[in-house]
Amino acid sequence: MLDIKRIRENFDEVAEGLRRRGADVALAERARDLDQQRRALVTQTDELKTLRNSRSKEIGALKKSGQDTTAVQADVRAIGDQITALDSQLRGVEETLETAMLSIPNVPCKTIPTGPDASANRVAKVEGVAPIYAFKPLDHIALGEKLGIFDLPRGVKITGSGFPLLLGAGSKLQRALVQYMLDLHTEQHGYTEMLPPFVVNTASMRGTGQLPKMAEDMYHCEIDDFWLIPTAEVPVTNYFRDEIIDRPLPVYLTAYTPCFRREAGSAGKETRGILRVHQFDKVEMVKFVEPETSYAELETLVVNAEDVLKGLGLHYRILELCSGDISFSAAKCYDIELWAPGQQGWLEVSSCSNFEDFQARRLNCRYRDATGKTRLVHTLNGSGVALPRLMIALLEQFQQADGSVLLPEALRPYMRGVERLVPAQ
RNA sequence: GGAGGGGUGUCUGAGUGGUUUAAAGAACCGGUCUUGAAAACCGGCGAGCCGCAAGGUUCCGGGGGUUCGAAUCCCUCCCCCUCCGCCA
Repeated sequence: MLDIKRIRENFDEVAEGLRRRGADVALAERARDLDQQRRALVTQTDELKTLRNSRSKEIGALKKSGQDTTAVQADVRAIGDQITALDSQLRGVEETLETAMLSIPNVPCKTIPTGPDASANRVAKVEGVAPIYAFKPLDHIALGEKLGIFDLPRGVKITGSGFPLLLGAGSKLQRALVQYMLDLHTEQHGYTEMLPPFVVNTASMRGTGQLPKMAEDMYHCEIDDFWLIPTAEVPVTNYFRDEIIDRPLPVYLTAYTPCFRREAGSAGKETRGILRVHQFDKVEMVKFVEPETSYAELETLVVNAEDVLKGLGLHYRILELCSGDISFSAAKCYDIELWAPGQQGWLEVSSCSNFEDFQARRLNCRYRDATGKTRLVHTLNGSGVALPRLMIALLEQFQQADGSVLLPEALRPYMRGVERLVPAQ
């Protein structure tokens, strides 16, 4: 959510930002008008409430001295009726304003490239080179079948399409990757590990911005009104919802969780294998920082995610997303993509964003600055990283002529000495 | 799931319809005193909104109601505690 004061006082700057991302400026105009109405109504009701409070006290004093109060009571009742009428009018205005505010996306950072869609993204960095093979590289589905590490048909039987089932060395590898990433972030990057609930309430989903817009894309337990998390960002960022953070900033948190996404409307598109699934594992990083430092923190967040891939010796690239391609809540975002030789394409495994105070405002998450004044924090998050596509790139990049997959050294301790995955006979 | 007891500011905790403008204590911050500290004493000390300001207003778990007036009474939901039941 944007600051209404920013819309009120710097409307042109906000409008310019919204245009850059291709968003509708009309909503911001509407918000500006509703805000004006709201303030007029607040002033009016506050004055009436002052009057009611003082007249009500008179009644108390009169009663104490045994005098008649019917006339004053009638007066106060009339004031009360006015207040009720104005209050309900005010509530209507506030609700409409709130709805408008929740639908206005963040203003993009001034420095990011301007463009309508992914075609305007800027390649910020390429690390390593694509491996060259003396044979035709297989894709992860063929490799997985040979190695016997997936059993997707049985996943379909047990649940449905998009619910992958890993088996034997596959599930062990997944577990090893999770351990490797969590250890890296906690031991080298200063994050505190958290194992949060995988199911959250509606207030949490609203806090990080999944609701109201993404309801169709999530799994909902109707009886309890609980939601399955689509990313660890939700429970981890909501850790400090409605709080004034009582510890020194920055705070770095990391968590492994499964993620559940209905992916409504995406059936048939990129759904082969484990490229796009309804349930997958991910390690996420979340930062709560002082506003002045958030852009520097974004750079180190990206480095933290990169280190995961660098440590595994993978070929990847980093994109700086343009104004038309960043997500609703983000002011600036980097994507990290891994090279997948089997399908000759790049796979997005991480998205690192600075939300500035956009999330903090709807989360009501604040801190005390050096002078003791409460201010909204800046929040950031980044995947560190998503498992299925990491698994795909790992299998495809490290495949050998004999059909085996050589595991990077960093993983071997977590694989209890296993150095390569070999085809089942 | 059933029965009972609770939810008040950073914490403890008073308050059962009108000087509550939410007592008091603790913690914390500043000051006096002191060589320094402690103690003692003095002062300060929640958040949001409106307002240039003075100031006003809202918030006692959430929502709704009764009343001239609600922390206080009623309804409802959530959470915590104790006991019972069920259960990995």
